[in-house]
This record gives sequence, structure tokens and C-alpha cells, in this order.
Amino acid sequence: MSYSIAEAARRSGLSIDTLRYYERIKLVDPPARDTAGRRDYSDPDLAWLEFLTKLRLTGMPIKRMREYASLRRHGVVSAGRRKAILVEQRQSVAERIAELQACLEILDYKITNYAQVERKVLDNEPTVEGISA
Amino acid sequence: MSYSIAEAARRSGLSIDTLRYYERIKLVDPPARDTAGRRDYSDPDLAWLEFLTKLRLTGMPIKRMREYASLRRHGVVSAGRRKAILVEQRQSVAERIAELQACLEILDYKITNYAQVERKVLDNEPTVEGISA
DNA sequence: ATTTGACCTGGAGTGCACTCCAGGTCGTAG
DNA sequence: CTACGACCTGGAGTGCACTCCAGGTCAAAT
Repeated sequence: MSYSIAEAARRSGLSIDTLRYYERIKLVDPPARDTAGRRDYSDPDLAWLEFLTKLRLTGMPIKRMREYASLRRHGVVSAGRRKAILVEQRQSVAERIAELQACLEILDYKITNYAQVERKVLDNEPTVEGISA
Repeated sequence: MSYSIAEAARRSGLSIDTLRYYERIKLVDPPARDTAGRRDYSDPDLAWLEFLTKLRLTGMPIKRMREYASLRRHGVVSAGRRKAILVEQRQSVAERIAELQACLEILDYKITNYAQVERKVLDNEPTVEGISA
């Protein structure tokens, strides 16, 4: 199967401009072209784009993705380094999740405070703003 | 207790430049000044900075934080809207955590694949790259 | 035959969140 | 009394990740 850039954009969730941009910065290899010189994305192209969007979701900077992409071009000999990148990223994602979970607790605490303020306001009790509400 | 900008930076984890920047964009109220015209941060100032850094960790854009900061200046009447912002942010954090957890699984899957490739390489077995490894 | 719409290129522009800089002012230590 | 370090201001510069634009090509539809 092959796909126009519009179709590739739709399937990857990236914009057409972003697809061309990723190609320019060598994050993706130039796809095949049809007779009219238009980009013709293959299934493996799409699979790579999908994986890239996952890496992006993890917050990996483009620089690092480019590094990974470049290693990929060197075939199986680079597998070790590629794995190392993923392991490192795994670590940073785990840390980010922990960080977000801590923030979630703080938000919950604040939200609870606000709920209390609301109750007091309804009761016409004197209100005191939280330490930094 | 009151703190120099250097001390406030140290305690909040923000840079001195960022503290001044936050003040310029009205994310924090101008702190008191000492006799020499230097910023003199108070404990409530620090508490607000700490909370701001939490909001930032959740990925809240500065625009939104400014909105929250501005509501805060309007006192208790804005509590409802402030709570709404936090509730919305809570939601987006929860979604982000879910997203990251999904990514974690993909990373684990990939990492496992690489581990397999390594084993095959050690065994001198023929290797096949994963669909988009 | 022309119009339309999807695509092409190189390059400029955008928004965000800082970060840095030049030139100046204070208060204390030597 | 001067030298130093920490601080001040307004404004310019940075890095990231896109996003937009002008001007052009091409194949199919009217």
C-alpha cells in the first residue's frame, strides 16, 4: 500500500507541513515519489511515523529522535545504542509519570480546599484564603 | 522571613531571570523592596512560586497560569473559576499520565525486541529487524 | 482549453518560555 | 575611598518545534 502525503498526515496525526519538515531535518527518510514527483509513503514509512509520534509523546526532543533515526540507518550494528536510547527514555517517562502523579495530589488537595471555601461561602461563614490559594 | 532574589531562586528552583520575567508578565505580584530597591520576597511569595512551579510541572501554559494569578488577585469571589481551572488541569494531567503509561508499554515492547536481537546476534542466528525498529 | 485542487520547493515567520546583555546603582569589606 | 559582588532596568537574543507563504507543476474534471 502507498499513501499520498495527505493520507500519511491523516494516518499519523501529523500535519502535511510537519511531514515535510521531518524529512528536511532527516527525521524520516525521503519517501518514494510517484511519476509526478509527489511523495508516496509506504507502510514501513507509516510505521516509522507512528513510532516517531510515540517517541514525541514521551517528550523526546527532536535531536534525540534524529539520533535514533540515524542509528537506524546503520542497521543491526546500532541496535545496542538504539536500545540504550529507549531504555533511557523509558526511565525519563517513568520519572515524568511520578512527577505528574505528585502534581495530581497537590491539585486534589487544592481542589478540596476550594470545595471547602465554597461550602463556607454558602454558609456565610467567614472565609480565609489558603496559604497560597 | 524575607529572601533576596538569589535565595528565592534557590528555594523555588527558578532562575533569577525567570523570577524577574514572571514578575514582568504578571505571573507574580511585584515583591516588596528593601531600602536599596532590591526585591525582598516574603514567605507567601515563596509559597506562590512553589505552587506555580507545580502548575508548570503539570504542563500548564503560562497564559493559563496568568489567568489563575489574575483571578487570585480578585479574592474569594473568583474561587469558583480558580477551582474550575484546577479541575480542568487535573483532568489534563490524568490524561497525560495515561498517555505516558501507554508509551511506556510501547517502549517496553521495543526494548524487549532489542534484547531479543542481541541474543540472536550473540548466537550468530540470522537477524530480522522489527517492523519499524 | 482552462480551471481546479493536490502537491511541490526554499525560505520566512510564529509562539512559547525563557535567557542573556549592557550599562548602571548600592552597601559592605579591605 | 575604592573595589567588589549582588542587584537593578529595558531590551535583545535563543532554541525548539513547528507553521505559513509565494510562486510553481501536474493530472483530472468541466
